[in-house]
Amino acid sequence: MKPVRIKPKRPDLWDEQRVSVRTVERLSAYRRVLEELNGAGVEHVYSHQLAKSVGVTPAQLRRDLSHFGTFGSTARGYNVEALIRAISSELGTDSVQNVILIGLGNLGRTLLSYNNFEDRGFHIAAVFDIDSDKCGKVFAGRRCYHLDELEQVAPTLDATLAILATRRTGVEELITRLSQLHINCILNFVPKTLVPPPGMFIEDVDISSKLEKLSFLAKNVSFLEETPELTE
Amino acid sequence: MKPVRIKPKRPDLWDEQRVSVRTVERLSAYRRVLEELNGAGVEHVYSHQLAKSVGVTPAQLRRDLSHFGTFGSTARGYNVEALIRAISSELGTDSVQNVILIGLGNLGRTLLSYNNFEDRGFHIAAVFDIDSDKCGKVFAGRRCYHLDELEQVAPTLDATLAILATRRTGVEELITRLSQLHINCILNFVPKTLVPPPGMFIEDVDISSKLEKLSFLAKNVSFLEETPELTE
DNA sequence: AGTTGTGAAAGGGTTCACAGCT
DNA sequence: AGCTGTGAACCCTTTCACAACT
Repeated sequence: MKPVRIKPKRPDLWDEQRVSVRTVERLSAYRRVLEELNGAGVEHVYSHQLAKSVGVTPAQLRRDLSHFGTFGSTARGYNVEALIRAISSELGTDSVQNVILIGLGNLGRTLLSYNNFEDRGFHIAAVFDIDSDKCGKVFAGRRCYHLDELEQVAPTLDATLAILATRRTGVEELITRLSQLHINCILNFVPKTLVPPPGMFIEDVDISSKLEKLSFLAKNVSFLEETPELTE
Repeated sequence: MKPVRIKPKRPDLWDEQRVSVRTVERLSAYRRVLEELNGAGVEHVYSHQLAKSVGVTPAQLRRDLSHFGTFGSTARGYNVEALIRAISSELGTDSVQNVILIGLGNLGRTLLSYNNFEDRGFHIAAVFDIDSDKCGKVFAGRRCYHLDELEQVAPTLDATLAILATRRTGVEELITRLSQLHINCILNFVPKTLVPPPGMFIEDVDISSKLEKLSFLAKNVSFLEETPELTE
Protein backbone atom coordinates (compact mmCIF):
# COMPACT_ATOMS: atom_id res chain seq x y z
CA MET A 1 0.00 0.00 0.00
CA LYS A 2 1.44 3.27 -1.14
CA PRO A 3 1.59 6.24 1.21
CA VAL A 4 -0.25 9.47 0.55
CA ARG A 5 1.44 12.83 0.42
CA ILE A 6 -0.29 15.25 2.68
CA LYS A 7 -0.80 18.89 1.93
CA PRO A 8 1.48 21.17 3.90
CA LYS A 9 -1.03 22.67 6.27
CA ARG A 10 1.95 23.25 8.50
CA PRO A 11 4.79 24.90 6.58
CA ASP A 12 7.41 23.23 8.72
CA LEU A 13 6.43 19.88 7.26
CA TRP A 14 6.60 20.81 3.62
CA ASP A 15 9.05 18.67 1.76
CA GLU A 16 8.59 14.93 1.79
CA GLN A 17 5.78 14.45 4.20
CA ARG A 18 4.02 11.18 3.61
CA VAL A 19 1.37 9.48 5.63
CA SER A 20 0.41 5.87 5.42
CA VAL A 21 -3.21 5.02 4.87
CA ARG A 22 -2.97 2.73 7.86
CA THR A 23 -2.04 5.74 9.96
CA VAL A 24 -5.18 7.54 8.81
CA GLU A 25 -7.31 4.55 9.72
CA ARG A 26 -5.84 4.50 13.20
CA LEU A 27 -6.52 8.22 13.58
CA SER A 28 -10.22 7.37 13.55
CA ALA A 29 -9.72 4.80 16.27
CA TYR A 30 -7.76 7.22 18.42
CA ARG A 31 -10.40 9.85 18.09
CA ARG A 32 -13.17 7.47 19.00
CA VAL A 33 -11.48 6.44 22.22
CA LEU A 34 -10.59 10.03 22.97
CA GLU A 35 -14.25 10.98 22.67
CA GLU A 36 -15.09 8.29 25.19
CA LEU A 37 -12.42 9.57 27.55
CA ASN A 38 -13.64 13.11 27.08
CA GLY A 39 -17.16 12.02 27.90
CA ALA A 40 -15.82 10.45 31.08
CA GLY A 41 -14.21 13.73 32.05
CA VAL A 42 -10.60 12.70 31.47
CA GLU A 43 -8.42 15.68 30.64
CA HIS A 44 -5.01 14.18 29.97
CA VAL A 45 -3.90 10.79 28.73
CA TYR A 46 -0.53 9.14 28.24
CA SER A 47 0.38 7.40 25.03
CA HIS A 48 0.56 4.01 26.72
CA GLN A 49 -2.95 4.37 28.12
CA LEU A 50 -4.52 5.47 24.88
CA ALA A 51 -2.54 2.90 22.94
CA LYS A 52 -3.75 0.11 25.15
CA SER A 53 -7.39 1.07 24.70
CA VAL A 54 -7.00 1.13 20.95
CA GLY A 55 -4.87 -1.98 20.74
CA VAL A 56 -1.65 -0.56 19.34
CA THR A 57 1.79 0.00 20.80
CA PRO A 58 2.63 3.33 22.43
CA ALA A 59 5.43 3.86 19.95
CA GLN A 60 3.02 3.45 17.06
CA LEU A 61 0.61 5.97 18.50
CA ARG A 62 3.35 8.54 19.04
CA ARG A 63 4.75 7.96 15.56
CA ASP A 64 1.30 8.32 13.99
CA LEU A 65 0.66 11.62 15.71
CA SER A 66 4.13 12.92 14.96
CA HIS A 67 3.25 13.08 11.27
CA PHE A 68 0.85 15.91 11.95
CA GLY A 69 2.55 17.93 14.63
CA THR A 70 3.54 17.93 18.26
CA PHE A 71 0.61 17.46 20.55
CA GLY A 72 1.97 15.88 23.71
CA SER A 73 3.66 17.41 26.65
CA THR A 74 6.29 15.61 28.62
CA ALA A 75 5.06 14.29 31.94
CA ARG A 76 1.47 15.32 31.32
CA GLY A 77 0.84 13.38 28.14
CA TYR A 78 -1.83 14.54 25.73
CA ASN A 79 -4.64 16.95 26.39
CA VAL A 80 -7.72 14.99 25.39
CA GLU A 81 -9.78 17.84 23.98
CA ALA A 82 -6.89 19.38 22.10
CA LEU A 83 -6.00 16.06 20.54
CA ILE A 84 -9.60 15.45 19.46
CA ARG A 85 -9.60 18.83 17.75
CA ALA A 86 -6.27 18.16 16.07
CA ILE A 87 -7.30 14.77 14.72
CA SER A 88 -10.70 16.05 13.59
CA SER A 89 -8.97 18.82 11.75
CA GLU A 90 -6.72 16.35 9.96
CA LEU A 91 -9.62 14.09 9.04
CA GLY A 92 -11.64 17.04 7.84
CA THR A 93 -14.50 16.35 10.21
CA ASP A 94 -14.15 19.51 12.26
CA SER A 95 -17.11 20.86 10.30
CA VAL A 96 -20.06 18.80 9.11
CA GLN A 97 -19.82 17.38 5.59
CA ASN A 98 -22.72 16.62 3.33
CA VAL A 99 -23.00 13.09 1.98
CA ILE A 100 -25.44 11.73 -0.57
CA LEU A 101 -26.96 8.29 -0.31
CA ILE A 102 -27.88 6.29 -3.37
CA GLY A 103 -30.20 3.34 -2.90
CA LEU A 104 -33.05 3.21 -0.43
CA GLY A 105 -33.52 -0.51 0.14
CA ASN A 106 -33.21 -2.18 3.52
CA LEU A 107 -29.61 -1.16 3.86
CA GLY A 108 -30.16 2.38 2.66
CA ARG A 109 -32.94 2.95 5.17
CA THR A 110 -30.82 1.53 7.96
CA LEU A 111 -27.98 3.87 7.09
CA LEU A 112 -30.39 6.81 6.96
CA SER A 113 -31.47 6.28 10.53
CA TYR A 114 -27.98 5.52 11.78
CA ASN A 115 -27.17 8.31 14.21
CA ASN A 116 -23.49 7.59 14.35
CA PHE A 117 -22.85 9.51 11.11
CA GLU A 118 -24.12 12.77 12.53
CA ASP A 119 -22.08 12.27 15.69
CA ARG A 120 -18.95 11.89 13.63
CA GLY A 121 -19.33 14.86 11.36
CA PHE A 122 -21.28 13.55 8.38
CA HIS A 123 -24.77 14.49 7.28
CA ILE A 124 -26.75 12.56 4.69
CA ALA A 125 -28.20 15.48 2.80
CA ALA A 126 -30.24 13.72 0.14
CA VAL A 127 -31.25 10.27 -1.02
CA PHE A 128 -31.69 8.89 -4.52
CA ASP A 129 -33.47 5.80 -5.73
CA ILE A 130 -34.96 4.44 -8.94
CA ASP A 131 -38.25 3.35 -7.35
CA SER A 132 -40.80 6.01 -8.27
CA ASP A 133 -42.94 5.00 -5.30
CA LYS A 134 -40.27 6.31 -2.98
CA CYS A 135 -39.41 9.46 -4.90
CA GLY A 136 -40.86 12.66 -3.55
CA LYS A 137 -41.43 11.14 -0.15
CA VAL A 138 -39.44 11.93 2.94
CA PHE A 139 -37.50 9.28 4.85
CA ALA A 140 -36.07 10.03 8.28
CA GLY A 141 -36.22 13.71 7.44
CA ARG A 142 -34.54 13.44 4.06
CA ARG A 143 -36.32 13.83 0.75
CA CYS A 144 -35.90 11.03 -1.75
CA TYR A 145 -35.16 12.05 -5.34
CA HIS A 146 -35.26 9.95 -8.44
CA LEU A 147 -31.85 8.88 -9.59
CA ASP A 148 -32.49 10.71 -12.86
CA GLU A 149 -32.38 13.96 -10.88
CA LEU A 150 -28.87 13.27 -9.64
CA GLU A 151 -27.22 15.73 -12.02
CA GLN A 152 -29.59 18.53 -11.02
CA VAL A 153 -29.71 18.00 -7.29
CA ALA A 154 -26.23 16.84 -6.36
CA PRO A 155 -24.36 20.04 -7.32
CA THR A 156 -26.58 22.05 -4.98
CA LEU A 157 -25.50 20.01 -1.98
CA ASP A 158 -21.76 20.62 -1.92
CA ALA A 159 -21.08 16.96 -1.31
CA THR A 160 -17.85 15.18 -2.17
CA LEU A 161 -18.85 11.90 -0.55
CA ALA A 162 -21.42 9.39 -1.71
CA ILE A 163 -22.67 6.18 -0.17
CA LEU A 164 -23.64 3.47 -2.62
CA ALA A 165 -26.25 1.00 -1.40
CA THR A 166 -27.92 -0.05 -4.63
CA ARG A 167 -28.33 -3.36 -6.42
CA ARG A 168 -25.48 -4.64 -8.52
CA THR A 169 -26.87 -3.76 -11.91
CA GLY A 170 -25.67 -0.49 -13.33
CA VAL A 171 -23.15 0.38 -10.66
CA GLU A 172 -20.41 1.04 -13.18
CA GLU A 173 -22.39 3.76 -14.98
CA LEU A 174 -23.30 5.25 -11.63
CA ILE A 175 -19.62 5.49 -10.76
CA THR A 176 -19.00 7.30 -14.02
CA ARG A 177 -21.81 9.76 -13.38
CA LEU A 178 -20.55 10.50 -9.89
CA SER A 179 -17.07 11.01 -11.23
CA GLN A 180 -18.39 13.58 -13.72
CA LEU A 181 -20.12 15.37 -10.85
CA HIS A 182 -16.75 15.54 -9.04
CA ILE A 183 -18.02 13.31 -6.30
CA ASN A 184 -14.80 11.41 -5.97
CA CYS A 185 -15.11 9.54 -2.70
CA ILE A 186 -17.41 6.55 -2.63
CA LEU A 187 -18.36 4.33 0.25
CA ASN A 188 -19.47 1.22 -1.58
CA PHE A 189 -21.79 -1.38 -0.07
CA VAL A 190 -22.47 -3.11 -3.38
CA PRO A 191 -20.77 -6.51 -3.34
CA LYS A 192 -19.04 -6.12 -6.67
CA THR A 193 -15.43 -5.31 -7.34
CA LEU A 194 -15.21 -1.91 -8.97
CA VAL A 195 -12.21 -0.37 -10.65
CA PRO A 196 -12.26 3.33 -9.76
CA PRO A 197 -11.72 5.91 -12.50
CA PRO A 198 -8.63 8.10 -12.11
CA GLY A 199 -8.88 10.46 -9.17
CA MET A 200 -11.68 8.56 -7.49
CA PHE A 201 -11.47 6.65 -4.23
CA ILE A 202 -13.75 3.71 -3.63
CA GLU A 203 -13.87 2.27 -0.16
CA ASP A 204 -15.58 -1.10 -0.05
CA VAL A 205 -17.64 -2.35 2.87
CA ASP A 206 -17.80 -6.07 2.26
CA ILE A 207 -19.26 -7.75 5.29
CA SER A 208 -19.02 -11.27 3.91
CA SER A 209 -15.36 -10.68 3.24
CA LYS A 210 -14.86 -9.87 6.91
CA LEU A 211 -16.62 -13.08 7.86
CA GLU A 212 -14.34 -14.98 5.50
CA LYS A 213 -11.35 -13.44 7.18
CA LEU A 214 -12.64 -14.48 10.60
CA SER A 215 -13.36 -17.95 9.26
CA PHE A 216 -9.78 -18.25 8.08
CA LEU A 217 -8.45 -17.08 11.41
CA ALA A 218 -10.66 -19.57 13.26
CA LYS A 219 -9.16 -22.39 11.22
CA ASN A 220 -5.59 -21.23 11.66
CA VAL A 221 -5.55 -20.52 15.33
CA SER A 222 -1.89 -20.71 16.08
CA PHE A 223 -0.83 -17.16 16.50
CA LEU A 224 2.61 -15.70 16.28
CA GLU A 225 2.05 -12.76 18.53
CA GLU A 226 2.17 -13.40 22.22
CA THR A 227 0.35 -11.15 24.67
CA PRO A 228 2.11 -7.80 24.52
CA GLU A 229 2.22 -7.39 28.31
CA LEU A 230 1.26 -3.78 28.36
CA THR A 231 1.03 -2.57 31.91
CA GLU A 232 -2.14 -0.51 32.31
CA MET B 1 0.40 -6.25 11.61
CA LYS B 2 1.80 -9.62 12.51
CA PRO B 3 1.51 -12.56 10.12
CA VAL B 4 -0.46 -15.67 10.99
CA ARG B 5 1.06 -19.11 10.94
CA ILE B 6 -1.10 -21.43 8.92
CA LYS B 7 -1.72 -25.03 9.75
CA PRO B 8 0.15 -27.42 7.48
CA LYS B 9 -2.75 -28.80 5.53
CA ARG B 10 -0.13 -29.60 2.90
CA PRO B 11 2.81 -31.40 4.45
CA ASP B 12 5.23 -29.91 1.94
CA LEU B 13 4.68 -26.49 3.50
CA TRP B 14 5.23 -27.48 7.09
CA ASP B 15 8.08 -25.50 8.55
CA GLU B 16 7.80 -21.75 8.70
CA GLN B 17 4.75 -21.04 6.62
CA ARG B 18 3.27 -17.67 7.42
CA VAL B 19 0.51 -15.78 5.78
CA SER B 20 -0.16 -12.10 6.08
CA VAL B 21 -3.63 -11.00 7.10
CA ARG B 22 -3.63 -8.75 4.06
CA THR B 23 -3.19 -11.82 1.90
CA VAL B 24 -6.27 -13.40 3.45
CA GLU B 25 -8.28 -10.27 2.81
CA ARG B 26 -7.27 -10.31 -0.83
CA LEU B 27 -8.25 -13.96 -1.11
CA SER B 28 -11.86 -12.88 -0.61
CA ALA B 29 -11.52 -10.34 -3.36
CA TYR B 30 -10.03 -12.87 -5.74
CA ARG B 31 -12.79 -15.33 -5.06
CA ARG B 32 -15.49 -12.76 -5.62
CA VAL B 33 -14.16 -11.85 -9.04
CA LEU B 34 -13.61 -15.50 -9.87
CA GLU B 35 -17.26 -16.20 -9.11
CA GLU B 36 -18.24 -13.44 -11.50
CA LEU B 37 -15.99 -14.91 -14.17
CA ASN B 38 -17.38 -18.36 -13.54
CA GLY B 39 -20.90 -17.03 -13.89
CA ALA B 40 -19.88 -15.54 -17.22
CA GLY B 41 -18.63 -18.92 -18.39
CA VAL B 42 -14.93 -18.13 -18.29
CA GLU B 43 -12.85 -21.28 -17.71
CA HIS B 44 -9.30 -20.00 -17.49
CA VAL B 45 -7.81 -16.71 -16.42
CA TYR B 46 -4.28 -15.28 -16.39
CA SER B 47 -2.85 -13.62 -13.34
CA HIS B 48 -2.65 -10.26 -15.07
CA GLN B 49 -6.34 -10.36 -16.00
CA LEU B 50 -7.55 -11.37 -12.58
CA ALA B 51 -5.16 -8.94 -10.92
CA LYS B 52 -6.45 -6.06 -12.99
CA SER B 53 -10.07 -6.76 -12.06
CA VAL B 54 -9.19 -6.85 -8.40
CA GLY B 55 -6.85 -3.88 -8.48
CA VAL B 56 -3.58 -5.53 -7.49
CA THR B 57 -0.39 -6.33 -9.37
CA PRO B 58 -0.02 -9.70 -11.08
CA ALA B 59 3.03 -10.44 -8.97
CA GLN B 60 1.06 -9.87 -5.83
CA LEU B 61 -1.69 -12.22 -6.91
CA ARG B 62 0.78 -14.96 -7.77
CA ARG B 63 2.65 -14.47 -4.52
CA ASP B 64 -0.57 -14.61 -2.51
CA LEU B 65 -1.65 -17.86 -4.11
CA SER B 66 1.79 -19.39 -3.80
CA HIS B 67 1.38 -19.48 -0.03
CA PHE B 68 -1.26 -22.16 -0.39
CA GLY B 69 -0.04 -24.30 -3.22
CA THR B 70 0.45 -24.36 -6.96
CA PHE B 71 -2.73 -23.70 -8.85
CA GLY B 72 -1.70 -22.19 -12.17
CA SER B 73 -0.55 -23.87 -15.29
CA THR B 74 1.92 -22.26 -17.61
CA ALA B 75 0.38 -20.89 -20.78
CA ARG B 76 -3.17 -21.63 -19.65
CA GLY B 77 -3.23 -19.62 -16.45
CA TYR B 78 -5.61 -20.60 -13.68
CA ASN B 79 -8.66 -22.81 -13.95
CA VAL B 80 -11.43 -20.64 -12.59
CA GLU B 81 -13.49 -23.34 -10.90
CA ALA B 82 -10.50 -25.08 -9.40
CA LEU B 83 -9.18 -21.83 -7.99
CA ILE B 84 -12.55 -20.98 -6.48
CA ARG B 85 -12.57 -24.35 -4.75
CA ALA B 86 -9.01 -23.91 -3.54
CA ILE B 87 -9.63 -20.46 -2.09
CA SER B 88 -12.92 -21.52 -0.52
CA SER B 89 -11.15 -24.40 1.12
CA GLU B 90 -8.52 -22.08 2.58
CA LEU B 91 -11.12 -19.63 3.83
CA GLY B 92 -13.18 -22.43 5.32
CA THR B 93 -16.26 -21.55 3.32
CA ASP B 94 -16.41 -24.73 1.28
CA SER B 95 -19.17 -25.87 3.60
CA VAL B 96 -21.78 -23.63 5.15
CA GLN B 97 -20.99 -22.24 8.59
CA ASN B 98 -23.53 -21.29 11.20
CA VAL B 99 -23.40 -17.76 12.55
CA ILE B 100 -25.38 -16.23 15.38
CA LEU B 101 -26.68 -12.70 15.30
CA ILE B 102 -27.06 -10.66 18.44
CA GLY B 103 -29.20 -7.55 18.26
CA LEU B 104 -32.32 -7.20 16.18
CA GLY B 105 -32.63 -3.49 15.67
CA ASN B 106 -32.64 -1.82 12.27
CA LEU B 107 -29.19 -3.07 11.46
CA GLY B 108 -29.81 -6.58 12.73
CA ARG B 109 -32.93 -6.95 10.62
CA THR B 110 -31.10 -5.66 7.57
CA LEU B 111 -28.34 -8.19 8.08
CA LEU B 112 -30.91 -10.97 8.53
CA SER B 113 -32.40 -10.35 5.13
CA TYR B 114 -29.07 -9.82 3.44
CA ASN B 115 -28.76 -12.65 0.94
CA ASN B 116 -25.09 -12.17 0.32
CA PHE B 117 -24.18 -14.15 3.45
CA GLU B 118 -25.84 -17.32 2.23
CA ASP B 119 -24.20 -16.96 -1.17
CA ARG B 120 -20.80 -16.79 0.45
CA GLY B 121 -21.10 -19.75 2.80
CA PHE B 122 -22.54 -18.30 5.98
CA HIS B 123 -25.92 -19.01 7.54
CA ILE B 124 -27.41 -16.97 10.34
CA ALA B 125 -28.83 -19.78 12.43
CA ALA B 126 -30.36 -17.88 15.32
CA VAL B 127 -30.97 -14.38 16.58
CA PHE B 128 -30.86 -12.98 20.08
CA ASP B 129 -32.25 -9.78 21.51
CA ILE B 130 -33.22 -8.35 24.87
CA ASP B 131 -36.60 -7.01 23.73
CA SER B 132 -39.19 -9.50 24.99
CA ASP B 133 -41.62 -8.35 22.31
CA LYS B 134 -39.37 -9.83 19.67
CA CYS B 135 -38.48 -13.03 21.48
CA GLY B 136 -40.31 -16.12 20.33
CA LYS B 137 -41.21 -14.54 17.04
CA VAL B 138 -39.70 -15.45 13.71
CA PHE B 139 -37.84 -12.92 11.57
CA ALA B 140 -36.92 -13.76 7.98
CA GLY B 141 -37.23 -17.42 8.84
CA ARG B 142 -35.11 -17.29 11.98
CA ARG B 143 -36.46 -17.57 15.49
CA CYS B 144 -35.53 -14.80 17.90
CA TYR B 145 -34.40 -15.90 21.36
CA HIS B 146 -33.96 -13.79 24.45
CA LEU B 147 -30.36 -12.99 25.14
CA ASP B 148 -30.71 -14.79 28.47
CA GLU B 149 -31.08 -18.03 26.52
CA LEU B 150 -27.73 -17.57 24.82
CA GLU B 151 -25.95 -20.15 26.98
CA GLN B 152 -28.62 -22.77 26.32
CA VAL B 153 -29.19 -22.22 22.62
CA ALA B 154 -25.78 -21.31 21.25
CA PRO B 155 -24.03 -24.63 21.99
CA THR B 156 -26.66 -26.49 19.95
CA LEU B 157 -25.82 -24.51 16.84
CA ASP B 158 -22.18 -25.38 16.30
CA ALA B 159 -21.33 -21.75 15.58
CA THR B 160 -17.91 -20.21 15.99
CA LEU B 161 -18.86 -16.86 14.52
CA ALA B 162 -21.10 -14.19 15.98
CA ILE B 163 -22.30 -10.89 14.60
CA LEU B 164 -22.77 -8.12 17.14
CA ALA B 165 -25.33 -5.48 16.26
CA THR B 166 -26.50 -4.33 19.68
CA ARG B 167 -26.44 -1.03 21.48
CA ARG B 168 -23.26 0.03 23.18
CA THR B 169 -24.27 -0.74 26.73
CA GLY B 170 -23.14 -4.08 28.00
CA VAL B 171 -21.04 -5.11 25.03
CA GLU B 172 -18.05 -5.97 27.19
CA GLU B 173 -19.96 -8.55 29.24
CA LEU B 174 -21.40 -9.96 26.04
CA ILE B 175 -17.90 -10.46 24.71
CA THR B 176 -16.99 -12.33 27.88
CA ARG B 177 -20.03 -14.56 27.62
CA LEU B 178 -19.27 -15.38 23.99
CA SER B 179 -15.70 -16.15 24.88
CA GLN B 180 -16.86 -18.62 27.52
CA LEU B 181 -19.05 -20.29 24.91
CA HIS B 182 -15.97 -20.67 22.69
CA ILE B 183 -17.43 -18.34 20.11
CA ASN B 184 -14.15 -16.66 19.37
CA CYS B 185 -14.75 -14.78 16.15
CA ILE B 186 -16.81 -11.63 16.36
CA LEU B 187 -17.97 -9.34 13.62
CA ASN B 188 -18.63 -6.17 15.55
CA PHE B 189 -20.92 -3.41 14.36
CA VAL B 190 -21.06 -1.66 17.71
CA PRO B 191 -19.15 1.61 17.43
CA LYS B 192 -17.03 1.09 20.50
CA THR B 193 -13.42 0.04 20.71
CA LEU B 194 -13.24 -3.38 22.33
CA VAL B 195 -10.15 -5.14 23.60
CA PRO B 196 -10.58 -8.82 22.74
CA PRO B 197 -9.87 -11.42 25.43
CA PRO B 198 -7.02 -13.82 24.64
CA GLY B 199 -7.81 -16.15 21.76
CA MET B 200 -10.67 -14.05 20.45
CA PHE B 201 -10.74 -12.15 17.18
CA ILE B 202 -12.87 -9.06 16.86
CA GLU B 203 -13.33 -7.60 13.43
CA ASP B 204 -14.81 -4.11 13.52
CA VAL B 205 -17.12 -2.70 10.90
CA ASP B 206 -16.94 1.02 11.50
CA ILE B 207 -18.66 2.80 8.69
CA SER B 208 -18.00 6.28 9.99
CA SER B 209 -14.34 5.44 10.18
CA LYS B 210 -14.37 4.62 6.48
CA LEU B 211 -16.01 7.94 5.77
CA GLU B 212 -13.33 9.66 7.81
CA LYS B 213 -10.68 7.94 5.76
CA LEU B 214 -12.34 9.09 2.54
CA SER B 215 -12.64 12.57 3.96
CA PHE B 216 -8.93 12.64 4.65
CA LEU B 217 -8.12 11.40 1.18
CA ALA B 218 -10.37 14.04 -0.37
CA LYS B 219 -8.44 16.75 1.45
CA ASN B 220 -5.04 15.37 0.56
CA VAL B 221 -5.54 14.68 -3.07
CA SER B 222 -2.01 14.69 -4.30
CA PHE B 223 -1.24 11.06 -4.86
CA LEU B 224 2.09 9.38 -5.07
CA GLU B 225 1.04 6.50 -7.23
CA GLU B 226 0.65 7.18 -10.88
CA THR B 227 -1.68 5.08 -13.02
CA PRO B 228 -0.16 1.61 -13.10
CA GLU B 229 -0.57 1.22 -16.89
CA LEU B 230 -1.68 -2.35 -16.73
CA THR B 231 -2.40 -3.56 -20.23
CA GLU B 232 -5.73 -5.47 -20.20
C1' DA C 1 11.07 9.23 38.79
C1' DG C 2 8.43 9.07 34.01
C1' DT C 3 7.09 11.15 29.71
C1' DT C 4 7.32 12.59 24.47
C1' DG C 5 9.29 12.71 19.80
C1' DT C 6 12.47 10.62 16.74
C1' DG C 7 16.91 8.69 14.48
C1' DA C 8 18.16 4.13 13.52
C1' DA C 9 17.34 -0.73 13.20
C1' DA C 10 14.36 -4.44 12.49
C1' DG C 11 10.71 -6.57 10.49
C1' DG C 12 7.23 -7.50 7.02
C1' DG C 13 5.12 -6.85 2.39
C1' DT C 14 5.48 -5.85 -2.48
C1' DT C 15 7.71 -5.74 -6.77
C1' DC C 16 11.34 -7.07 -9.96
C1' DA C 17 13.10 -10.12 -12.99
C1' DC C 18 14.10 -14.50 -14.55
C1' DA C 19 14.40 -19.70 -14.66
C1' DG C 20 11.59 -23.21 -16.08
C1' DC C 21 7.79 -24.57 -18.51
C1' DT C 22 4.04 -25.02 -22.27
C1' DA D 1 5.60 -16.42 -28.09
C1' DG D 2 3.88 -16.00 -23.19
C1' DC D 3 2.88 -17.84 -18.83
C1' DT D 4 3.72 -19.24 -13.60
C1' DG D 5 6.31 -19.52 -9.29
C1' DT D 6 9.96 -17.56 -6.70
C1' DG D 7 14.76 -15.78 -4.96
C1' DA D 8 16.31 -11.36 -4.26
C1' DA D 9 15.84 -6.48 -4.02
C1' DC D 10 13.28 -2.87 -2.73
C1' DC D 11 10.19 -0.24 -0.06
C1' DC D 12 7.17 0.64 3.70
C1' DT D 13 5.87 0.15 8.53
C1' DT D 14 6.75 -0.87 13.10
C1' DT D 15 9.59 -1.12 16.99
C1' DC D 16 13.59 -0.01 19.67
C1' DA D 17 15.98 2.94 22.44
C1' DC D 18 17.44 7.25 23.89
C1' DA D 19 18.03 12.43 24.10
C1' DA D 20 15.45 16.14 25.73
C1' DC D 21 12.28 17.56 28.90
C1' DT D 22 9.03 18.12 33.25
